[in-house]
Amino acid sequence: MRIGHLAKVVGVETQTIRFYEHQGLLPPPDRQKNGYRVYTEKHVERLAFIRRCRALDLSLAEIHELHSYQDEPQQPCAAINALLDEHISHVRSQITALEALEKQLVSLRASCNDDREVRACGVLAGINERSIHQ
Amino acid sequence: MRIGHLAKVVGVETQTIRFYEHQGLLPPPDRQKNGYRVYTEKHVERLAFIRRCRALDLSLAEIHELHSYQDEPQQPCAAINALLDEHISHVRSQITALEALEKQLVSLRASCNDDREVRACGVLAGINERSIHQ
DNA sequence: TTAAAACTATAAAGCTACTATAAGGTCAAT
DNA sequence: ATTGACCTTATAGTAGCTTTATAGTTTTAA
Repeated sequence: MRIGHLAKVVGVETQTIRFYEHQGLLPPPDRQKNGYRVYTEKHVERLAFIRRCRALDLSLAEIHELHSYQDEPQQPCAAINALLDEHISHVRSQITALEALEKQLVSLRASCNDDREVRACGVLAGINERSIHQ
Repeated sequence: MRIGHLAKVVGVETQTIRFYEHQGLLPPPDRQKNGYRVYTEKHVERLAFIRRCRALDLSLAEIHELHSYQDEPQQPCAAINALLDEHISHVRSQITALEALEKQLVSLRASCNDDREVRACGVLAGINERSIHQ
């Protein structure tokens, strides 16, 4: 299976596949005489795993870490759970921050309608007056 | 006022100030004979405005746009409100996406405890089995 | 058969918003 | 005279790709 095929099967761009290889996330495949990469089913699975992790917003470093755990299947899996716990709390704090931000923005928006001149715009005034430090 | 002073007053690193100048966000100040930048009160205000916008997570491009509106104070401010509306909906969709993600992560985490071997880890199994496409 | 289309390769730059590093010039004080 | 604090520019690094440039290979259609 060549790179274009793999790309289609998993739903990724070919450059992304080369990028993952370069980053050490995807093992370098064998090559044809002409230099073309040849992939196996294992590559399909590995790439799909990477994409599912990315869909969970795990970083490439975290995926690296998960790979390293997978290489020692008889170890306890506490570290995997810990990684996920940490990621969940990361996502939660992002949500909290964005919700606070949304509040600020909505209140800023409420301070103006569209029927003013720029110099009287409540939004601009709001940005300039409010001390937005938390 | 030299760059270090400006940096301290607004609470920014000097490199960030030069970066904003390079990006065209902060007007190039006059220079002393030795080449040192000399800033005025207007620069303080402008930089502070930029930082307040950044605290609202507005992009540099959006801040650019706001600056361009400020340069025409007699125009209607509808465009400013529109910019903010769009930014708010952007933030909201980020929140929505993150909340969905959090749900996925929590349910994934619930599928394992710490007392297993890696090969039996519910989290890894979950990543591999669930089709995480939305 | 040949020429275009489709595929592959590498390397390097671009994206966002900075941050950090390197290598050096300027200035006041000791 | 030299230490230290300040300033200068240029360049590279961060994350996770995407885009562009340039070129070689294979397949397909005329």
